[in-house]
Amino acid sequence: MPALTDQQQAIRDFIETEVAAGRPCPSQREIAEHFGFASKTAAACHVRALVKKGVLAVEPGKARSLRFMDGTRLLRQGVVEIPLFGSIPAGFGRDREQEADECVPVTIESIGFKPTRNTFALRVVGDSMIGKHICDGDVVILEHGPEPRSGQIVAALIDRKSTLKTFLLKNGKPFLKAENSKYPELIPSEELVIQGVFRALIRKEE
Amino acid sequence: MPALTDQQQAIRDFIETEVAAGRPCPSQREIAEHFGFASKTAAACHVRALVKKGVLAVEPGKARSLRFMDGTRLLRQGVVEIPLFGSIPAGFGRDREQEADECVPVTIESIGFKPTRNTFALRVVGDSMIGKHICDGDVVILEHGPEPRSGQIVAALIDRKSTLKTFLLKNGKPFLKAENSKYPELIPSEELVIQGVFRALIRKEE
DNA sequence: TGGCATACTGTCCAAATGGACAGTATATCA
DNA sequence: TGATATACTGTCCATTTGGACAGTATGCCA
Repeated sequence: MPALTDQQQAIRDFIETEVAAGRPCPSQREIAEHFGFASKTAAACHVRALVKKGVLAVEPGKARSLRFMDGTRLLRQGVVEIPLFGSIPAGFGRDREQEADECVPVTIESIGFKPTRNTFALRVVGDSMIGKHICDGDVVILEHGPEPRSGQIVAALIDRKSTLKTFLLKNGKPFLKAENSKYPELIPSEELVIQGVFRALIRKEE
Repeated sequence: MPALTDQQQAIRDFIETEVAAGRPCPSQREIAEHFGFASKTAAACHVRALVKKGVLAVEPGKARSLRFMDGTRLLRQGVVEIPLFGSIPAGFGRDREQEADECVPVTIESIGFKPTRNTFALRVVGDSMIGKHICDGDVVILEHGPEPRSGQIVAALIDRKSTLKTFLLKNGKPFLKAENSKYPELIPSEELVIQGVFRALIRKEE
């Protein structure tokens, strides 16, 4: 990657500062105005050079669509906070916002999907899900709402405690296969509240 | 602050997701298109309602200038890019930068420690580490360099393939306990190259 | 000497964009 | 019953914006 000239660096820094300050990405004319250019083409030319050098990316025709390609800067984007529960409360519903004691910030790319309002995280307590290779202390990320497919892992509410189970369709009827020996192998899913479908897992050592 | 309607919440979430994913703030027409509105005024109307309710701020006349008043959502920090290898190359050393085909962006908080230059990620292939509840397709994050403590999981190079093993101190001598039945239970660690110490794991469903 | 990148000014234009207005329809609330 | 908020369709328009083109000038390198 070729080195940037002083002017290109200055323009790069200006864009970064604006974005970091929470303001919208500057337009070509705003850049020109900030640097005192009489022509916005000067700004456009520098931006083009930055794109050519792999510093910026742009979506052609879209206003204010500059993005940084630079590793760390680019990755500042794409972080989403997912509410984390120690255990899913019994009255799980719309008002769970208040019950989230903390949040897990994750990058969209690392978990492989875009979290929605229905996405939540659960801290695993105990080894009851060890059959699914999910250990004590793991953080699982689940999505509330979608109908699980057969074979998927779901979080279900049993005895006011949420446990991970495998969702199965047997003869067209939905069952939950327990991963914990304390419970029967197959449970008709109608008796249980399915909290969410397993999407991702994060394990920290120590 | 008045409560948001479902539709307003959906539009708020859409804007948040787009911005969080690093894409430019959607225009009114892009919002309308995403929700299938025939008229962009519908989107504009909802945005106006969100501004009125204090959720969003807008700079009049500026394209893609929506901002969240919320604050917490805009906190993007602590993202680090970790080089990801399909398999650790034999000549693992300083020059591994070039060999990283891709990177995993993670937040420091989600993996529980601050990655250094010696931190790397490894995509698990096969079930050879299932004994450690690490599955095919998982991404493990390791740190190169530090002397492992007894009982910690390490990545070791065997037959030009890296495998996870448990590091043990037996009578003061270091051994690696295999988690793969194809290898002897205990291997003197001097014979092997320890690539790194297990730090964290990320699993994606599907 | 020519070619090339940088660093601008100045102009024109089509597309993108936000804003305003005119309607329609359905709720809720007083 | 009327006022208000929601939830749209549809249209017109001024402004914003990016893109392309024509020039000028400087410095660097081969």
